[in-house]
Amino acid sequence: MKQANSMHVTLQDVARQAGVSAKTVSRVVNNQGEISEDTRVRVQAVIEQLGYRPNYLARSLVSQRSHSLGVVTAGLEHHGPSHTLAGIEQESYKLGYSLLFSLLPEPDVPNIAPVLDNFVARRVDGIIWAVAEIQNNRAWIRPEVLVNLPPIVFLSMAPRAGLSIVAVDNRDGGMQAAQHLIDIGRKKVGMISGPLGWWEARERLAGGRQALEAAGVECSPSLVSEGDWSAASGARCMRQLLERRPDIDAIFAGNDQMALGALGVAHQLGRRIPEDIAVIGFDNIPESDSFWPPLSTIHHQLFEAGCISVNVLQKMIELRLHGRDHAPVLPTILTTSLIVRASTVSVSQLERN
Amino acid sequence: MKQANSMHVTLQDVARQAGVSAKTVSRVVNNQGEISEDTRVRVQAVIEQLGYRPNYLARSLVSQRSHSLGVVTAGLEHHGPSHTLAGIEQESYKLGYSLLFSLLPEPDVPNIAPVLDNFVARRVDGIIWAVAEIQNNRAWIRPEVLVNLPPIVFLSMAPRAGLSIVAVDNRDGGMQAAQHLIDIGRKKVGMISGPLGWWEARERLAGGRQALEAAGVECSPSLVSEGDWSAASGARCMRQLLERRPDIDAIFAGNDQMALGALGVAHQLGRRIPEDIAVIGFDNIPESDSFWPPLSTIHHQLFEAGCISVNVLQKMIELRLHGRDHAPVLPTILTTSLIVRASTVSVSQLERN
DNA sequence: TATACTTGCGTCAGCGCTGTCGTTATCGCT
DNA sequence: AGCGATAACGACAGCGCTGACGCAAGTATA
Repeated sequence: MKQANSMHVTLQDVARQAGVSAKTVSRVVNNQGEISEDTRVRVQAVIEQLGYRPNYLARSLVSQRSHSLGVVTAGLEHHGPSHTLAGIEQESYKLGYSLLFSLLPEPDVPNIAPVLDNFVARRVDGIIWAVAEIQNNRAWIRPEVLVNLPPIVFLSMAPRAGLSIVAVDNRDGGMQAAQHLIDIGRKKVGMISGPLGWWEARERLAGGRQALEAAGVECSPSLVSEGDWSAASGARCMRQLLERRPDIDAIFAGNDQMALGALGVAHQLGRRIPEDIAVIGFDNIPESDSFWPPLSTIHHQLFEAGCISVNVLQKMIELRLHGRDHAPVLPTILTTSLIVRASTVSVSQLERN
Repeated sequence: MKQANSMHVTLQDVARQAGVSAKTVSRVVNNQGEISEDTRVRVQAVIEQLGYRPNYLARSLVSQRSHSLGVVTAGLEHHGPSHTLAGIEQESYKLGYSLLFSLLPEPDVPNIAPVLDNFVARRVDGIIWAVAEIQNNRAWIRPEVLVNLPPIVFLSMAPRAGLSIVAVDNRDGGMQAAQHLIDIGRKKVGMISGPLGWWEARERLAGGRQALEAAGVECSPSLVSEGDWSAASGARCMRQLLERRPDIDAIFAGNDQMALGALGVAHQLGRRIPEDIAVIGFDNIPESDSFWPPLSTIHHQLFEAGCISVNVLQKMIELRLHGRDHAPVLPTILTTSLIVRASTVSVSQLERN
């Protein structure tokens, strides 16, 4: 007989049926206040009988907290964003937050105002900005904009004063990769970088350069080619590099997909991996272990970055609630680790066989 | 001077400042009713000056529509789910819906009640169930449960009466793959299937079997091995198959990752692709074009499946609003297409070279 | 027995917004 | 001048819930 107008059972419905006030039902639902075991049981029974589900929207309206977080990301088809998102989701769930999800069609959408407006309109408690920093797609980040927004955590961007940032140490990862190639005795290291509009691509490349220069190994522009993260671009770059510099004996690719493309070209041109050319990638995607040959790479903790960002955000939300807002925010930088597989083997080890 | 208690500018604030009633501001915001150009401009100015943003929660509370959809998925790290999600997001945005996102840690979570409860509590207008059908993880789908939920669309599951379903024709895709291997003259086709708990894996395998049997090509259990979708499992299965049946001249892998693993083992064992063994995968992940050799595969429209599911859901929501609820729901089945690359070449073509 | 305190609940207002139904002021028309 | 029609707004209630407060009955203390 109900159902008709509101479609949902309300607190009032339960209260009427149980012969108590709405407030008492509210207390039972929220486990608060002093309630006799008697009424608690009775109300609980009615709740189940009627199939009552609280309306979080109404609750949020009065409590001024939605217990939801806005997440903005782009390029879910890539390894990084999807793993980070998984980490964000898991941690949010643990902390009792729901996720409002917004996916940008590309990372450098010019006008992000609608996305932010939507989050504000839905009164999210905080925002996680998990879009890679490319070109000047972070130009909108200005104090006068941020002040009208809930707390925000930024993922994978260059540290900046006053912002909460969680990022992977791409530069150090790049150094590790190049250093490994040096360690196994390679002298002519070609580098296939990601698109240089991306901060992460620049960092990885810079790290590689730094290691090469420190070791006194050649590091000229003719040894660098810019891809777009895709395997196809990796193949293109590889061909270009080998044409320019046939003496190349190692490749550092900005990600595993491009490394895959490079491997394919090497096979096609009859270059043996790792005897003629050693190859190392970046990201440690699951498939890289099954490339031919299995790919050495740099592992970084994207899932963990997602988890951490949620925790940082949670703390910021608490702080704002308690008034203390301008607490110092330290960027969190996650370290990378080297994974050595068959695609890189030291020269001396090769000679031994 | 405001800000202190409510943190947000409200309709009332704007109304006071503009010297009109709250209702008038509401009319301006929603572009409804008769308003003189004069007041409209004046109110608009105050809105901008104060930085007013409507509170969708309050609006939803009275309008009984949240303009949000709940999406449940699992295994975002895989190609399928992430692409489908991208399609869902794009189409939802177009139709003015926001996405509430829930990620299951694994596809066969025993208790999905919390997820559904959360969606109901947040009053989503509809739900998209984008979790693969595996084992009996759809046992919860019973009429008495569904009746208490908003409209739901199910992705990639076996058609079932009374449910709205959007799925890819995995069986036909499997047939296309096997038929292609037959067409290029292969006689001993090994099959590396996905985990057989998955409906999609069973369908692909069944399609392959069907094509082989129809062509009178051998199709015995010794030619089938069960993987877990991962490249590593593909390698394991490949080794096992070649050990059991050294006469294999073709492989149909349940997805591209497992095909990648198979390729690696073939290289390792010195079998030439495609001369000795032709390999075809399933999914058409971007990298498959850069495998060595480039992988033939079955393409299916996952992104489109996401888009379609949102549109179907939208229609269901409209129907329920207008009372007519029990309209017939037809399953949407998307067709697949064959992509031929270097990993499968006809015997005759090989002989010509 | 009077006082203070606790337990167990109800009353009421209000979160921010919109739908319904007024109420004026103005206009055109006879 | 008198009438109805329209335009342009405001008053009010209520969506479902919770926080602040109140109040009666029971319990402990002096």
